[in-house]
Amino acid sequence: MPYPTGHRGRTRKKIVDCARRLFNRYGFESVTLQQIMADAGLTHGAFYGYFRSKSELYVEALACFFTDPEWKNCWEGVKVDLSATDVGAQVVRAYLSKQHFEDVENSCPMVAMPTDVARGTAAARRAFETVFKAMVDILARGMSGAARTPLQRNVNSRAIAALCVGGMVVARALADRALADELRDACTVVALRLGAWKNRSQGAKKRATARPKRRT
Amino acid sequence: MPYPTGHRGRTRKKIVDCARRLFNRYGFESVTLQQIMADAGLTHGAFYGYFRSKSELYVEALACFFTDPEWKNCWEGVKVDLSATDVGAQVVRAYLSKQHFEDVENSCPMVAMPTDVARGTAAARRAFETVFKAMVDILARGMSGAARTPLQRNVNSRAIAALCVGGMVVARALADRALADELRDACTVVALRLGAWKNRSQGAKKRATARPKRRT
DNA sequence: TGTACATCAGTGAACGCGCGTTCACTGATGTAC
DNA sequence: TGTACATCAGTGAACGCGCGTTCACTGATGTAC
Repeated sequence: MPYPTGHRGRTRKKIVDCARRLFNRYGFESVTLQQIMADAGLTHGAFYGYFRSKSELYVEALACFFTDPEWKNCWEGVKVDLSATDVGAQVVRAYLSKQHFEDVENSCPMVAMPTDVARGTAAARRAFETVFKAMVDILARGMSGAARTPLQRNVNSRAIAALCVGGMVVARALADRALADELRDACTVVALRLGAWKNRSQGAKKRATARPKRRT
Repeated sequence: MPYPTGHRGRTRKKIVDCARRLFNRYGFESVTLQQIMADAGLTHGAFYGYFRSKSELYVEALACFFTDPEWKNCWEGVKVDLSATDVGAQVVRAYLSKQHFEDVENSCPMVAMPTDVARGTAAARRAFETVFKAMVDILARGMSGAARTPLQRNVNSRAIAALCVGGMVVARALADRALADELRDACTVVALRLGAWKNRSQGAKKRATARPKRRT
C-alpha cells in the first residue's frame, strides 16, 4: 500500500472543502472543476479519481455543512452552544449575524445556494432537506414558552427557520448595505419574538435607528 | 419608416418576457441567448440589435415583475386587490399559494433568482431591491392593528416579506413535496399573525394535519 | 393603382474561448527481501 | 541498511461541444410619385 494511510481520505476532504467554498461564492454553474482542483492543489485530471461527476461533488459539498462538526465555529466570533437552554436564540442570532452575512464562503448552503438546489437533482434536494430539518430540530428543541402544543412548536420552528433563511437570502441580494442590515435586524427581532426568547442586548434595535456611517 | 409602428417595441417586450420565464426556470447561467431568442421566434443574431449584453437583459427581466401590471393576475386563480383593506393578507396568501409555488416561470424573481442576483451586478441588485421595497410597501400599507409605531410597522412588514420569500425559496428546494406544503402553510399562518390579519379559512391548518395522499 | 426605393429588423456563418470529461501515462511511495 | 518492485495518486494533452458575441448581408416593409 503506497502513500500514507488516510492520504486519499484527506485529499478527498480537501476537494470537498474547496468545492463548498467556491460553490457558496459563485454557484454551481459558474464554478469549474479546474478552479476547484487548483484550489485543492491538484490538476483537473485527478478529479474523476474521486468523484463521478460535478453534481455528485455538489451534493457532498452541500451535505457537509451540518454534518461536519466544524460548522459551529466557522463564523468568526460567533459561537453556538448546542446544550444551552437558549440554543434557539443563539442559533437565530448567529444565523442572522453580520459575520454570517459577510462570510459567503462559509455560509449555510440554504442561504448561498437554495435556487441552485431547486433547479438541481433530487439528490441535491435531499441533502438540502437534511440541512433544513437539522436547523428546524435545533430551533424546536430550544423552544419553551411560546409553543404549547407540538403542532404549534412545529409551525413556529419552521417559520423561524424560513424567516432566518429568507432574511439572509434577501439581505445578500439587496443593493443597499444599510437596508440589508436593517432587514437582518428586523428578522432577528421578530424571530426571537416568535420563539418567545428574550432579545438579550437590544443592540439590534439601537443600530436600526442610530447607525454610523459605513464605507462602500 | 418600414415596419408598423410599435413593431420593435413589441418584439423587445417579447424577448424580455421569454427571458424572464427562462431565467426563472433555469437561472442566469444556464439559460442561453439562443434559447431566449428561439422562444421569441427569432434567431440569436438579432439579440444585439436590442440589448448590449446578456446581463443587461437579465436586469430588465428582473425589474419587469413588479412594474409590469400583468403580475397581479399571473398566478392562475390568485387575485390581489391592491385597494382592499386586507391587501396585506391577500398578498401573503397569494405569495405563499400553491399556484405561486408551482408556477416557476411566472414566479416572483425574489423566489426564483435571489442567489443569482446576490452574485450578479450592482444593477441587478438595484432591480431586486426595487421589487423588495414594492412588496414591503404593500404589506406596510395593509397593516392595521399590530403596528402601533412606524418603526414597528417597518420591522414587521420587512420580516413578513422575508418570511414569504424564505418560505417559498426553501419550499422549492426541498425534496419532500408534503414537507414543502406544510412549510408554506406554517409561514402563511405566522405571517398573517405577524400582520394581525385574520386567518380567513383555517384551510391551511386543516391541510397540515389531515393531508390526502399525493402523487409523485 | 403600380413601381422604385430607402430603411432597418432580422439572418446565419464565423470568432475565440473554456467547459466537463476521458485516458494513456508518470512518478512518488511503502513493502519485501 | 540498501535495492527492486508493485501500487495507485496524480498528470496533462486531447475530445466534442456549445457558449457569448460580432458582422456582412438579406429581404420584408411603408412611402413617394
